[in-house]
Amino acid sequence: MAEVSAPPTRRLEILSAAAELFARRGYHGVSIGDLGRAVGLTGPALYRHFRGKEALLAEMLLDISERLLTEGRRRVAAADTPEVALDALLRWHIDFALDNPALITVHTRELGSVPQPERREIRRLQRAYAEEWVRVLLLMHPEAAEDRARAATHAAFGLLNSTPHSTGELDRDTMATLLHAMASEALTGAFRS
Amino acid sequence: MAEVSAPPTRRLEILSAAAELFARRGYHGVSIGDLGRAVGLTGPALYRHFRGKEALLAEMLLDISERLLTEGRRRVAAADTPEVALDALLRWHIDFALDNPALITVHTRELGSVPQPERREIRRLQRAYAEEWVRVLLLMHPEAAEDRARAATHAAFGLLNSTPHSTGELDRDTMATLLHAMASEALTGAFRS
DNA sequence: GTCCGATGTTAATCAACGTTAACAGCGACC
DNA sequence: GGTCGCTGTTAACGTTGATTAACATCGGAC
Repeated sequence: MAEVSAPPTRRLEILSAAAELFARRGYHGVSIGDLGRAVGLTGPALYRHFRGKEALLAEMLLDISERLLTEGRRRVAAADTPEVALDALLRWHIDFALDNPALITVHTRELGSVPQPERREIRRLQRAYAEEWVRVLLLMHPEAAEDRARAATHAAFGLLNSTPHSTGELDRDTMATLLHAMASEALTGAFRS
Repeated sequence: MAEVSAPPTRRLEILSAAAELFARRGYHGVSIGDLGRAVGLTGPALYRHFRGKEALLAEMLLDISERLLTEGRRRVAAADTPEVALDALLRWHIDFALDNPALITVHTRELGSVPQPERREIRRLQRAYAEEWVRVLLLMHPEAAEDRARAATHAAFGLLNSTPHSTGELDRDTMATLLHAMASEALTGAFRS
């Protein structure tokens, strides 16, 4: 009764396992057989859930991009000042990256493996998400050039998205606080001089 | 007379083209045929220069790791204070990343595609390079935990290595200065509180 | 109780890939 | 001027991979 539509639990299970494998070995380094085996099926069974390997990747990246953008926009809209907005964006991105290291890894690496036209759509979403950051930064530094704000944003993403490569020596809260501090300072430093 | 040994220009040409392709499409996304074509040869011609595709990748990553470590160590040894050492490391890494965006990309992504035992050796070199940074940071902040210094180092790497993804809107000098400022501030902020 | 759609399986197809074999040109050195 | 090593080529081989076909099971709707 609570479930209005069919529970596509298998799809999600596959997507989750695929994210893990793609993050570890790269899209081309993982076969359909590997993906099936990871969820206790044979390779061809995946075609009951996805149109093909590329479609699976496309759906995964599309979902990530949409989640990042939607919640990012929501938080910016809810903020009263650019400073608060930036803080909210930082917390959102850090939470997402710490909760979904595999997704972040795939998201930053495998765009090139997605076929058109999904590729274009994903790029659009990624850019829109980045532009939220740029917009906030420009509100905080009205005299700054857009170019600089964009470059600073990408550098901050690089810093935040490095989490998966830090072999979890710090506990989650400490790591979140550290990343927040470092990215904050970096983004401030980007507009001094 | 100036050339003591044979000039292996073809090898370097291939390695350079391979770096570009691996960075763009990933190791598994590039075929031997692609690599040959990129330097005006057929696929099998590559076997005159490398034992195979994996050996080519291994040599590439090994070379990068060695260059980073050697010059990093040199600069740290030449510095009188940790502050000067950190500045020197930052400049070195930024120069390397801006001059060799493809190499940096492959270096951070494709370790997993290198077979043992080269993989272990590359990891060792990468770790040793990171430890140079950690050592300098701990000299600057003797009270800090090693874990934190290591995590901060990896985050800084993420920031610096993001260059290839910033679609070169800023000119090189501006970008170098921006990255230096952001990474400096980030690494300082990592040890406040 | 039957039918059917959803979800699996195994077997088959076809292309692509890494690698090796067999052969050719060519320039250096005796 | 002949030989040889270096660096190419094309053809062939064996494997793997994505995808499709043909067939099985099973649970719920009528």
